[in-house]
Amino acid sequence: MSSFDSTEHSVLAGPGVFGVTARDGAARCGELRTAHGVVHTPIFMPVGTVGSVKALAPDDLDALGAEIILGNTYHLYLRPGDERIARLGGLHGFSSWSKPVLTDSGGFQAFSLSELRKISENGVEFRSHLDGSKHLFTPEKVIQIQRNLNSDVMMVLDECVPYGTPRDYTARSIKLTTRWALRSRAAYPAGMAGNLLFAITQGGFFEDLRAESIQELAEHDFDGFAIGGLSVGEPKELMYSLLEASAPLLPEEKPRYLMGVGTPLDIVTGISRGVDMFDCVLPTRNARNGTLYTSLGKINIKRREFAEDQNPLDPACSCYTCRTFSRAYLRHLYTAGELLAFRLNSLHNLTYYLDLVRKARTAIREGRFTALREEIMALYADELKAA
RNA sequence: GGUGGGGUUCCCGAGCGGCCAAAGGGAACAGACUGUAAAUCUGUCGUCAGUGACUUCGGUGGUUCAAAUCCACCCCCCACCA
Repeated sequence: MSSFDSTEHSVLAGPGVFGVTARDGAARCGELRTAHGVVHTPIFMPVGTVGSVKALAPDDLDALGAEIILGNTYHLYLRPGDERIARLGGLHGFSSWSKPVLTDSGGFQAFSLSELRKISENGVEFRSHLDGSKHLFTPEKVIQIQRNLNSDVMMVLDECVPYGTPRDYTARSIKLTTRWALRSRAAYPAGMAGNLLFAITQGGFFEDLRAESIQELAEHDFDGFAIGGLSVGEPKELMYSLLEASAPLLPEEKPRYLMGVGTPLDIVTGISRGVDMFDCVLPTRNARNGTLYTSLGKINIKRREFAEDQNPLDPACSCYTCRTFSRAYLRHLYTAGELLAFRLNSLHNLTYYLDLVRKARTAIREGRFTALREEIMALYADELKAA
């Protein structure tokens, strides 16, 4: 059950926070060292926006081999408040999760809650979706919040522009995002112990702007670099072509994080371009909405065809859900609105995602990543066509 | 036995002469979901057939150009009274 081979624990590749330990084409394995432990890349990070991976407890996350999870600056700042969390032991102590945590900056919320916010040079002014109260996020403020949370990997405040944003706006936006990133770095200088700080590259849907954004940020001393603003409604082909053009431009010796992505196919594609870290709500949200990932593809457990299906959800999966319950029972739990459905489904989907990246690491070390990628591409061929 | 209120499409339930194949829920069926305002959202949901046609609103007759809606009788149900 537990998940990673011992070989992954053994090697620390040189000094610094990140080291590449194996390569297969552009794909690579690495180790990211944080205050709360080592993360083996490529890795998928379950999303726990408000300090909890929905429906799961830390024990569950341990059981499925999660190495690092996400929290969200915007949400935790609003409730219960970052200062309160600081008083209660930081996000780790507060939530009883002892492994690494990465916190998103709230830049994405400024995008997804766009009707509630106003962007200026100084930062993002927004209204709380909870009570309508007014708040200001500056790059410095967002660093301070994440330090209060005691995040292992902090993200800079960025502007994430929607699909369809015109070139001139996007061009100005990447400059702003760069200025904000530098203010963030200044507010928390490199070399300080404890928290790592990642910059976020943007550039909308213009290849040259993405290159420009990367170039501007890469010359500064961040602990890692993210590709932001992808998978926000654009065609998959466009996302893949931008990814292909952008990823190679990121510094080789630093971890690369593709934010908010994605499907199993997206992840394997990202890995093949040299991306190290991924996060996405899909496995957990889909679990709560009845869509489950299996070795045979996606299935919707709500479907009538499973009503008397006594097989395990995925015969090739060794998670608690698959070891213990039939599809018929899982369908019943879902249909009846039982809370257990959320937990069992989430447990399974995250197991699938973490198995996927673990298989990718093994394949990379063994020089057969391409075969794995082709296997996944065949499994999700319909997604490519649909795009 | 008396008085009053009801029987509507799978269920609940609106409609009370034409704009009604009939509001709205639910169930059912299918789909979506990508740095989580998501245990959410969307579609279908009488039968055929591409505009349209046909069969429905307890039953049977009737009034009317036109009835789920009005009238008569009948069959069930509920409440209260004896």
